[in-house]
Amino acid sequence: MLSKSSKYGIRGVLYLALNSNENRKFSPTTIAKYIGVPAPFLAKTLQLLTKNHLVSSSKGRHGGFYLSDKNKQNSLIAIVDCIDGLDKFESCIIGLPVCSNENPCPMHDRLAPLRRAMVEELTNKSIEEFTNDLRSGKTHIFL
Amino acid sequence: MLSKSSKYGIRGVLYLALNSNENRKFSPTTIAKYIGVPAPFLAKTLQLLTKNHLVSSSKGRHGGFYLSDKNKQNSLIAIVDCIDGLDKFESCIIGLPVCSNENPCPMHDRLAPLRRAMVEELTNKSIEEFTNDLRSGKTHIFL
DNA sequence: ATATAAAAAGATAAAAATATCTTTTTATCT
DNA sequence: AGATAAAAAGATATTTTTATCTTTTTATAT
Repeated sequence: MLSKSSKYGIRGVLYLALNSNENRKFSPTTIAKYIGVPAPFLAKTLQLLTKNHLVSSSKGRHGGFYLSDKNKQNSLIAIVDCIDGLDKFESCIIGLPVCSNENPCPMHDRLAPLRRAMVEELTNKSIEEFTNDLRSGKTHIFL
Repeated sequence: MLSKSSKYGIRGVLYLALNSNENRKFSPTTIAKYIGVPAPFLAKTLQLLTKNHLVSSSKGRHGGFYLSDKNKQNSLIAIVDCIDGLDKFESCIIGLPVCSNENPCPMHDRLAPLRRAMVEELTNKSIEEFTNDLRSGKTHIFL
């Protein structure tokens, strides 16, 4: 449904949302150890997110990845869009080049609204907001 | 969202649902031409579906692929399950090994119901039933 | 200034998905 | 029986995704 790259990316970003700030930065190795994903692959993904201003980083000694307050206001859909693109949520489920409300494929009318709803769920909540339930233990990213 | 294999498979099956029966069979080449997908790849997929009794075929002269009346009573979810498996709809959206109602990831509560609904939409309607809208022109698989 | 520790960039490798081609098997027509 | 036309099976090729490793750049502490 999502690529591994997106999955790792979201988990990494949520880890940083929970633990990092301008003066608490983390190496990909550390993050990877905590969230249980391959470190060099996560590093690549974090670099991509950094290049697109969804994650912050500083080089050199005491450098590392972190989320700025501004980064934390983004939604998770921005992460998915940056890594996978949104095509998988927006293009025809059976791959027809033409599929719209006017010219629907057989599943369009029933599935398009559900897919739109999924995108909305990832759009309407900031990364920051997702951390509330994580801090209270209602949800988790570690198990 | 679905693999190309599943997309082609569904399109091929719907084509057969519309046009084939025990004495009207089609070669992968013919089907592929109509639905606009690579013929040898479609052939592989149809062979897999045939092996799992979701599509029928006969070898030799005047052979080809077709859907029996029984095949037409299956749901599209059976096609997807056979080709891709249902994991992508059932496992954690961010790939956590543990993610359930009791131990949810941050998106679980909002996304799991939507994914379940998608599976239901593909479950509650037979392939046969999908052909009604296709015949009346309300939906299409050709554009 | 120099050493150091970190991200960034680049190169390479392995695995999976997609795509094509060739050979074998099989049913049926003549 | 032999020729034919089709699926089935197998082999190969290409592309994309996933994963790792190496080199370069850069900020900072000493």
